[in-house]
Formats: sequence, structure tokens, C-alpha cells
Amino acid sequence: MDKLHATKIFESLASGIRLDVFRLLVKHAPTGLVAGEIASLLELPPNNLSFHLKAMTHAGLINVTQEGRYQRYRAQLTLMQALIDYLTAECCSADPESCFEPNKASSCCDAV
Amino acid sequence: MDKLHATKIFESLASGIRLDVFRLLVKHAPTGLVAGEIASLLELPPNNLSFHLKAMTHAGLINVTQEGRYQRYRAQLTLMQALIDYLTAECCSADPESCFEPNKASSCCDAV
DNA sequence: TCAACTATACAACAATATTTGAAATATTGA
DNA sequence: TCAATATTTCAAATATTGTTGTATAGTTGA
Repeated sequence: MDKLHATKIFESLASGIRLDVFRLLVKHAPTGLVAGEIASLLELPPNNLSFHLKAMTHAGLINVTQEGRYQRYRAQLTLMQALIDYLTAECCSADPESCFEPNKASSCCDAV
Repeated sequence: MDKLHATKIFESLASGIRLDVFRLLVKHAPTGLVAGEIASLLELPPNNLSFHLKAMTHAGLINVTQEGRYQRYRAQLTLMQALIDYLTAECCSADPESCFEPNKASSCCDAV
């Protein structure tokens, strides 16, 4: 995890639409959903959704597999741990005695 | 945690500058740093830093206390847990049997 | 009070992101 | 092969965000 990757992930989640998409895919982990299902569940124009899905895929937040004419998207939950570790790196290194617990987070559904 | 708050937090972390500021404040938790220290450590013009600090404060990612003519900023680490819980809410509710572990994350240095 | 210092507020401009509509690509089934 | 479906791509219009310079407000110590 480097700064560029981290900002890309946060950018991905900084839009209400993309946040909705991600949470929807978390809810439907580990099966995922195809693009059309996401579009109809969130009531979004397919081309707009495609724009956001592309950004999220590029950030590594979701991944995609082809199923015939469908594209199935899945949340990439394992990324979260690396992100939190990056955020809390060197936590309290200026005042170590005040820090009672090392940063730790387990993600739900490591599948896919 | 609601959608608006979550997007604000992610927006805050979606900029390289603000990400640097936050990680710097995490490193200096729980003491924090005054605005001038942050500006000189990150080599930023004070007015630009002020712009970013304001956004982060408004998002609740950091907080500020006055010390004479100085403003001391501290990372608000407890927010992270709420954010992760929001992100992973209803995780795998469509396929519960594939989900092996509930979402859980402990933040470092809950002080302040 | 004054001058020096710390920090924020505002306005203008530049840069970037988002939405929309139309067209293109690819797959499926008749 | 043809029509229908699913999804993406592109370009233009719109909206948002970031940066810079300048001005303002508050604090300190002489």
C-alpha cells in the first residue's frame, strides 16, 4: 500500500454512488452482482454506473469476471486491512506509552 | 455514521495532502501538532494547509483545541471503527454461510 | 499601543470529476 | 445471419475541488 493507491481507494469511496455500490457488493459478498443488477437496484443509468465501476475496479476496490454477456462484480474486502494498516502506520510513535493496542482489523468474507 | 458523513471522511482522505496530514497526526497521537508544525513538516503554505485542516475538522477526522495563539490538531482515531462498521454493514447477508468472521477492528490510541 | 507572529477567510483562477446522450462492442438465442 | 440484450466508450456540458495571493482576525510580549 502506497500513498497513491490509498488516495485512489479513498477517492473511490468519496462518492455517494460508489459508496452505495461498494456496500451493496459487500452485502452480496462473496457472490457479487452483475452490472445490470447493480444498476437496477440503485436506479442508475448504465453508462454512469459503468463509469464508477471502472474507477472502483481500477482502484482495486472491486473486481470483475465475465459471465457470458454479463460482467460480475465483487467487493475486494481484503484490501481494507492493508488500508487501515497504512493509515495507522507508526501510530503514536511519538508517545508510545499512551498507545495501548496495536492496530488490528479483520475483514469480513475474505472470499474472492 | 450515515452516508453523508462517510463520504465526507473518505473525501478528506482522498487527497494526498490531507492523507499526509492525517498520518502525521496519527504518528503524533495523542499529543497532536500545532498548525505551524504541520505546515513546516509537510512544507505547505499555511493558507493551503488551513484549507485542508478545515475540511478534515469538519469531517470529524481531526479535532482542534486552542493554545494561546496556536491551534493544536489531533487525529480522531475512534472514528475509524465506526467507518469500517458502516462499510461492512450487512456483510454477506445474501450468503451468510460463506462469511466466517464478523467485521471487527480496533483502533490504535483511542485517546482524545 | 505597537510590531511580530499564527492562523484563517475570501476571491479568482486552474484543474479535475461527474453526468448525459449517442454510438460502439460483444454475447446470446431465434 | 439478424435482432435483442448487456455493457462500455467517447465527447461535450456541467459541477466540484484545489491552489494561490491578498486581506483579515486574534495573540503575545515589549
